[in-house]
Amino acid sequence: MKNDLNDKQIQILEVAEKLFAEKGFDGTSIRDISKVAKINIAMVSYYFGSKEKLLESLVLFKTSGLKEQLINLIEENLEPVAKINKLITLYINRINCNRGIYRILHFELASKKRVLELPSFSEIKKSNLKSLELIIKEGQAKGVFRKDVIIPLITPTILGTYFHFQMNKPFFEDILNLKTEESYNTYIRTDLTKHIQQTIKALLVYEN
Amino acid sequence: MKNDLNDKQIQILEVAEKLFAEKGFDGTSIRDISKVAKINIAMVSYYFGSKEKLLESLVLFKTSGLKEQLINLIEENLEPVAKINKLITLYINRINCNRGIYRILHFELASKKRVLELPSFSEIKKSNLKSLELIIKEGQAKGVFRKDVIIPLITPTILGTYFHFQMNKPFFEDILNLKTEESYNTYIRTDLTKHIQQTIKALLVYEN
Amino acid sequence: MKNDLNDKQIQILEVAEKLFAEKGFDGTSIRDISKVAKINIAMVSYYFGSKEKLLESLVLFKTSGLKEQLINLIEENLEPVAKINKLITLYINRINCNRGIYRILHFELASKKRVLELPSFSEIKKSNLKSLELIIKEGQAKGVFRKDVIIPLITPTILGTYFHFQMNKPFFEDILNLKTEESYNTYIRTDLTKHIQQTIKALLVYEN
Amino acid sequence: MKNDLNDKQIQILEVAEKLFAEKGFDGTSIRDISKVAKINIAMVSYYFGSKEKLLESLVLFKTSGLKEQLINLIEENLEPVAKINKLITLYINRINCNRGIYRILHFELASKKRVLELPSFSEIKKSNLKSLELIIKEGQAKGVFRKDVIIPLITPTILGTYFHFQMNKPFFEDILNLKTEESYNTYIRTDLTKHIQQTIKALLVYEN
DNA sequence: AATGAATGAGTGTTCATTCAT
DNA sequence: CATGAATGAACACTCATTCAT
Repeated sequence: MKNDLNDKQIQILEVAEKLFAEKGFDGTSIRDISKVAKINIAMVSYYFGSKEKLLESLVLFKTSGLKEQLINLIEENLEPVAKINKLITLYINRINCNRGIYRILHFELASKKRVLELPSFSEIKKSNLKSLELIIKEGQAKGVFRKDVIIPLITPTILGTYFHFQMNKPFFEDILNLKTEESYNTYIRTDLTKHIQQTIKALLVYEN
Repeated sequence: MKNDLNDKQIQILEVAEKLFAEKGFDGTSIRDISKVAKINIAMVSYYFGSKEKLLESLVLFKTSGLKEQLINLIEENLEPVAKINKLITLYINRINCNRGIYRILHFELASKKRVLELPSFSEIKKSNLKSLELIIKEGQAKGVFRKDVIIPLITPTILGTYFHFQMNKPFFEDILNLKTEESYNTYIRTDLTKHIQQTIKALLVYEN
Repeated sequence: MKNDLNDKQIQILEVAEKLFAEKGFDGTSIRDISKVAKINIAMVSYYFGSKEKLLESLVLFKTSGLKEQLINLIEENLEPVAKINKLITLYINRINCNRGIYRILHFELASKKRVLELPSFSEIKKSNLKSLELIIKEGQAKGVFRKDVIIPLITPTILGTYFHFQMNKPFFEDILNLKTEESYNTYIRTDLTKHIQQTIKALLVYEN
Repeated sequence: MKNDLNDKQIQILEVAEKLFAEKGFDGTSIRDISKVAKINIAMVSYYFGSKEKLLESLVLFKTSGLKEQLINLIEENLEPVAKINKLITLYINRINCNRGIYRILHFELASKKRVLELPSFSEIKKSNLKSLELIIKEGQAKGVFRKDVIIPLITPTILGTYFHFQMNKPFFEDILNLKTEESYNTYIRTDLTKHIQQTIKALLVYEN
């Protein structure tokens, strides 16, 4: 699959992301996609080869660029806590903007059944972990962060908190009285992000 | 749906849980279930009405009992931190034992598409939140916990961390060198649980 | 696939034989079959598993019984030439009655592409060849038949002549002025059969 | 359809012949052809109008020239049996070299479904039959051949024997222990041809 | 003259569900 | 009460062909 996608391909990918996010991969038929995208059913197979290949293209299309952002962040001259906070903001923002694909990425692709030809996907995760490690070790070197933290478990806490919130959207809309889509998104960008930052800071800084 | 299920119904539910967890709700056909459970295809519709109703029954069947455990915990005479730690252990254990159903509960059911007739499900969550609130407020009253924490966001951090770890099982097996199913589960019960406890404690206790 | 087929299954097989014979295997869709047989499209897959398996069932269904007829023939007390003539008559009759399936058997199945799970099919051929061999060797022992004939090439001459005639039906209807279906079939039973008998007799008896 | 085909058209025809012979007409898609011939999918429709018209062109392309060979043969000064033998050799060689197209010609085109615009095809057959008739009548006039033979049934015996052998290639490779492609083809050129010649000679010469 | 893009119709198959027994 | 038989709808995908360029 070439990287340069035409308008219709991008349109299909956008629709696919939306529907996959809403109804899951298996729950979305290419008929659904073609109907919403107002294209011929055959187009999906024609452009992407198959439904699975469409998913692969979608993942590649949406996940490019994060690595560069992380590398830029690492090289910034910031205090450790500020850097971690910025990393969290970056993560949440990025994922929240592409929530569809990230939902698929973390739940559809994680299942045993799906064996996508995405060796790169695991690489992305490892690369992200590496970036996080660099930042934390920098903070540890500066004496700001505790040294006995298990770094690979930081990401689950950051992303897990976000995803759990997102997956239980109706519940939290109810509980937190977030009546509009806007107020819900604002809550994520402000309060939820702050909560995660606070949590991670506490975990990294607080001595038991 | 009656609460008293016969052996065959339970057998179906067990198989359904396993397969739903492995392949998702849409990815599992009732043929798959009937084949593994060695029962007639029509049995599922016969006993549960439909595939969706089967899922509902499964959820109800597997989620009963948690509330009682929580109430018992609240009434125990423990230090706030110990109580929270015990709550986390209880959560993780319980969910880890029923990971199949919880995976469905949190990801399948969360989608817009699925509109299960499960008002009780939201009730369960609210009740759980109430229990957590009681414990935390008790700790705040005792001057142990900070007062500016957003309680509804604690659960996402606890459960989200766990789920994110679980959903990326192959990745963490690789990263943490957990080669056997046993070592993986042990890691959850020890290190991951400890990480979550540490995180929540830090969040609740550490003053910014 | 069980040998005891119900009425609808037999009906499907009859229709399938007709259509496969007319339009070939690939040229016939299961929709065609279901339409002509006035059954639901899903029935074919339901009863036979797949289109290919339907073909297998068809072959097995239609080719049973020939072996017994051959064995009976061998044991009859007839002059060698009479026995060969009877064998030819039996072959032609049998194949002419099941021309549909035999056409498929000899042309569809012969292609490289089709790899049916029909080890039995090759066995049938070998068994038939064995029977022919017995009859010819009997004639050779009685000093009636030449001894330098290549027995495996007899069947191609018998069946090949019939099939070539049958495959070029429109041509021979034109050439031989066979205007009705009946006169065409009569020609096969009389003149064509006699031609083949005469040919084989000449081949087996005439000394170069 | 013009008779003067360019290189690309010939290339397409060659590939089409190969694939049609291997997988049948319906079993071969123009995608297959375009892929193997390394040309654009649209080329087939562009050059030949349609898949069916491609088949027509293929037939015309490959069957030209036989008539001339036959006329030359008739005018040769040979003994009747030698002439028939040479005719058989010529037939077998020619068909064996173009087995792909002849297979299609005799089996695909013979079906009711296919209504090719090939009046010429029937003409070719009639012309060939005429040539055969001339040779046989010459032999009868010389008192070498029997007079009660049905001439139109000679061709089915010659070609039918060959085709039946060819269509059951795997069976005869097994039975006759012909392990290589070369030994198989040699067998056709020598033993099978001799068998057919012997058969026809016996039929034409032997008095009942 | 040649082709990449696109399409509607059709492919075999599987789906969850119903129903007569 | 339980189930084998049956079904219409939907599934992902491939087909031969068309058409603007």
